[in-house]
Amino acid sequence: MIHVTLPDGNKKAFEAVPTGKDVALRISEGLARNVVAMELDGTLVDLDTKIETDAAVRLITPKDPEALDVLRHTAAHVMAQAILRIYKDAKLTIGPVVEDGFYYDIDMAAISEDDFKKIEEEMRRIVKARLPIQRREVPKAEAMAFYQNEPYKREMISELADGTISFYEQGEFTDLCRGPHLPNTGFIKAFKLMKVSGAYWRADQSKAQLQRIYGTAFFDKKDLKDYLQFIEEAKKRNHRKIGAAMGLFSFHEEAPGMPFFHPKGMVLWNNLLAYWRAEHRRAGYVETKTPMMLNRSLWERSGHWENYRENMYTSRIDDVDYAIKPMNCPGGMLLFGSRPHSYKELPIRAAEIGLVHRHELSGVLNGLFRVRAFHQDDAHIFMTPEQIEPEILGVLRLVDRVYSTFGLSFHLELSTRPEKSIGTDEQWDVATRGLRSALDSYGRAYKINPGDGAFYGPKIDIHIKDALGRTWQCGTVQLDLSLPERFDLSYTGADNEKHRPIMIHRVVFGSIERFMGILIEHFAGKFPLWMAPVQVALLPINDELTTFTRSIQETFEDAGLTVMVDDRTESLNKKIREAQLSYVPLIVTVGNKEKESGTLSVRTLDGKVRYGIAKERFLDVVRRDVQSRKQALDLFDEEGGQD
RNA sequence: GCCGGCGUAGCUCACUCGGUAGAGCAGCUGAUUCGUAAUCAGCAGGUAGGCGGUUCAAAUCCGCCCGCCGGCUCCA
Repeated sequence: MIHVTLPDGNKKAFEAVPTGKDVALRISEGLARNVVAMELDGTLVDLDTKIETDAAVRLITPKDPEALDVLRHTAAHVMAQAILRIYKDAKLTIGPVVEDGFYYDIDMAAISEDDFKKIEEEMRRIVKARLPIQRREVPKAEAMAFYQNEPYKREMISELADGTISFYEQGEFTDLCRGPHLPNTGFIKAFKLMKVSGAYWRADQSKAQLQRIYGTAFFDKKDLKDYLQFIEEAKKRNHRKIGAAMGLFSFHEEAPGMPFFHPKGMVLWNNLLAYWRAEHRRAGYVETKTPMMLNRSLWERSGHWENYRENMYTSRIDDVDYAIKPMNCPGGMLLFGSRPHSYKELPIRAAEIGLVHRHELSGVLNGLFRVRAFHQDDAHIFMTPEQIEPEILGVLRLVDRVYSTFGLSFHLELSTRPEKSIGTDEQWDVATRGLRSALDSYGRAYKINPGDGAFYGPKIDIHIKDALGRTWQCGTVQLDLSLPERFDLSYTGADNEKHRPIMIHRVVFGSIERFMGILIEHFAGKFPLWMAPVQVALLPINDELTTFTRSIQETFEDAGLTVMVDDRTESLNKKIREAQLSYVPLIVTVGNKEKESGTLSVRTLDGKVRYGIAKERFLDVVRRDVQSRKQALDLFDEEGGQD
């Protein structure tokens, strides 16, 4: 008798050894048709796995999050099977599931996306045949014998322990695989090959170049459609396109990876930084600035000359080596060390908007997301060990306030001591405990990445989520056990002895360039009023109204607004269209009616128009919206008359 | 850096087999003076990313270089 316990606590008894399918059948036929895998005592396994002893079983249906991974793993096999049918001498390597789908690395002649159609057709045939999928466990010797002409698979098997080797079969296709898989290929209702790229066997450039073919798969055609739509939406929001269209920034061959900010981009930039400065002032920061170029002895002291040199722009001047800073910290250390400090001054929170240069590999550059020259909204906080917790907490609260202002949600990850690291156990213990208790008193859930810290200290990474649900790592809080040591920093304690300060590096935006790119995509160019590069477009209806419109412009600018007047001799419709396409949040048309009545007609980006707003009231509402940094305009919520 | 794709006017794109480039928008000029998403006409604009090669002839074919895009972290 086998007893199976279901997640709801229900028990089912079986006389003969059951499989997951049998368990499902006992519950309902509908479930049995749908179920794709099961969790057996906490381990995800195939549905037809025999349940030999009493066990806890959870049946996995397409609704469960794990199901998608199983599906995609099988889809990777289906793709490999199709490719082997078409390209006879292709050699399979590995084919894992990834975040949005799966890929398979295959040793074969280079293919392009044009070849996807025929591969997909073959895949469709395999899916339609509903080939049953069978697991088989074999001894190592047998596995090796099976793969006589498959060097990659042989290499993988040689690294596996005997007795753990399993194969999966569907039709004529067999693959070394841990599983689990779907019961048959027919469950794959929707799939698509996405892209192909080169990848090296074992990510090693000296080894064979493989074709990495990416695909995605879903249980439902609608899910695939939604996913493809999401990709389209993300493409539309591409910050490079929007940035060029709005005249925010550009890139030039003469300085690859180094953005040029145009006047409107600078307005946006300055708006962001004005806000940043206000928040930092409020949080007790002071602002500093250190030089962009420092000589070799500094970088030798910090360790960068030895460890980071290939990423630094260097130059020899008057027989001395200099490097453009790739990080702000060493300069910050000199600044702190420039005079003696008392414990009474601590904590010192020294912020610096630092322009750093890093020579990143040409192939990794990516718009504003990955550049070679960028500004960090850096700060170094020097403190006593007791101050770790409250200071970290302060940073977390600051981060929270800033991100919330942009409507970005976020989650936190704590990374602890890696194997290769400096410092004593005690130092790491104090540091890690400080971060942890700050996180605990902050009260939000966080994830722990054991061993993922920097070699010089533990850290908290902040991952934000944008309007499309994509996540980005921007902010980070890192404890540094190394630099205060290397720069021999100290403060005098109450005991009149010298003490080594604890130091944290932290950024909120991370890279201002990158953060701006994220905001452009997050808002799809439609920035909240307080940030917008142009807040108000004034559109005179005809040339006679230009002077009057200019006077309104003056009033608005005196009120602190960024205003653009479109006094070209063009049709009103055209001016509206263009203002709308460049995402100006408030479009104000100026005609004789307005001139006579002293009111305004305002159009917002959603196409709503409101007539007859008194100028003073308009300014009041707008000023309030700017000041409160609201996401959406308040103008239409006001009483006092639509039209 | 490596692999793949791409590079034609400021932008978006076209140019069947190799026969030395064309449109819309933007710009300029003129007319139009307009009430909530493109008024009309004319003009001007390109050493086809750069260099080299093949050819009677190259945007087109080949090579090198530069830049851009996607990927190179996910490991049966």
